[in-house]
Amino acid sequence: MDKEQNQSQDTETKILQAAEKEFFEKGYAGARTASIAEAAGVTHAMLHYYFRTKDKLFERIVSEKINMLADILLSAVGDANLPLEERIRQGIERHFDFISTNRDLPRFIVNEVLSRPEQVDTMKRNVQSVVNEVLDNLQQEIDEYAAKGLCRRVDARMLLIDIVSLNVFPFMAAPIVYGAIGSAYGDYEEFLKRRKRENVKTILEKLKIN
Amino acid sequence: MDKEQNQSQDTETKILQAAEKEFFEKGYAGARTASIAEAAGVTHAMLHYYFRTKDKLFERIVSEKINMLADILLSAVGDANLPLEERIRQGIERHFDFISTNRDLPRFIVNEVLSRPEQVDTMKRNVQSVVNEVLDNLQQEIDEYAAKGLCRRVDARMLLIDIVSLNVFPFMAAPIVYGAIGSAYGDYEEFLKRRKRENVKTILEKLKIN
DNA sequence: CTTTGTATTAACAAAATTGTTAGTCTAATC
DNA sequence: GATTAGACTAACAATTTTGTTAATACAAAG
Repeated sequence: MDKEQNQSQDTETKILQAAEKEFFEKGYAGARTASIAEAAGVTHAMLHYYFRTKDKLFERIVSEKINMLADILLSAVGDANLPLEERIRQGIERHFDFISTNRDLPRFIVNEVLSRPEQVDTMKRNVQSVVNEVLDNLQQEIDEYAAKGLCRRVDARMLLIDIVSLNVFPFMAAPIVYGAIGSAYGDYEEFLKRRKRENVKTILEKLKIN
Repeated sequence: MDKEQNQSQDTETKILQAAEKEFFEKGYAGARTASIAEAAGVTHAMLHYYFRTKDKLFERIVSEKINMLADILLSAVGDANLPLEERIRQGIERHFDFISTNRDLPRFIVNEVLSRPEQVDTMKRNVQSVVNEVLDNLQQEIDEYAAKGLCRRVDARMLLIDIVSLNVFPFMAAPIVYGAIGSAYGDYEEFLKRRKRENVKTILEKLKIN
């Protein structure tokens, strides 16, 4: 019983892994169920046996990824006891590192999720409450610091968009950003370290009082 | 003769326009030649008559768009007589406005061009010399200003990546960035005005001496 | 040992999609 | 007026791709 369970578990996850790779690389329309099955090392019919349709298989991948996004947002919030500057630094770095270990995720989300209105709604539902909580919290803390003259009173929402833009875009456009500009800083990993530092600096600069 | 020329001109451009829309919305794999023809109001066979294959039609669109990118970079360089700060402000705003009037272009480039190594090479060839010229020029000017104590000595390459990231990302992720955060600032156009100001401020802040 | 349920396969069906072709229409040219 | 060339159409061919199904293997349960 265990063995066959493991077998079936195995082919199911093998299909899921192959599907994720294929969908990430080629998008929904470009992905072929036959390629996925081949990459997973199983018969083409097995894919339909386990997931019924290409669509359902895709949904499965998408919902998993959407959940990851809410998680990272929360985990980037960090320790409330740290001083504001340190907390923001930590948030930026955690967000950067998350994307760095999920380099194809942003492109996938932007291409395959944001072009489907229903998925956008799902995502908003999953993300909005977390975002608002994080933002309200952050804005309050900024205001307190600003009241004491410790930082500028910046807009938390704009700050969040700045952070995400700076962190995410270079990964999405990596072939050209690194290929045409970034390679001057050494290999890709070296370039990423530079960018991470740069992004922290850019954001904290906005908070500093002249 | 003129009339029939115009007729054929007309159907050719009608196909091109419909193709651009379809490719931008659905990507190469998701686009259907039949849909393109229908949207253009011509027979499906006409598409093959004028462009032979889906692939050639796609190439035509891509190369046109790649050329636009080099153009905008150059046009954003601006007037060399302006003071540095003003020149950078103008560059950021022009770049922002360009994307604002070509809102689906970044997603198209990232999805459909950057995932094709040959296209990336083409793009690099078209863009790299312009980029390097712009960057060398900018770096030199920054260094001169910095030598006089008028600004900080920042890295021009990093600055360019910052600008492009800040300007482009919110458009690519518009449904979620505006939907979950930006709508607090009013309608979409109002939000964009805010973002444009914010981006200029963020970048100029990096240059200012404390 | 038979039954039952699940995993698996090979072959097939159905639909969608790209591309072709033979022939028509029309306007200019001889 | 006949001819020619390009624009155009309808029908069809070829291929690709998704999804189904009938049959098989095999382990567990009765």
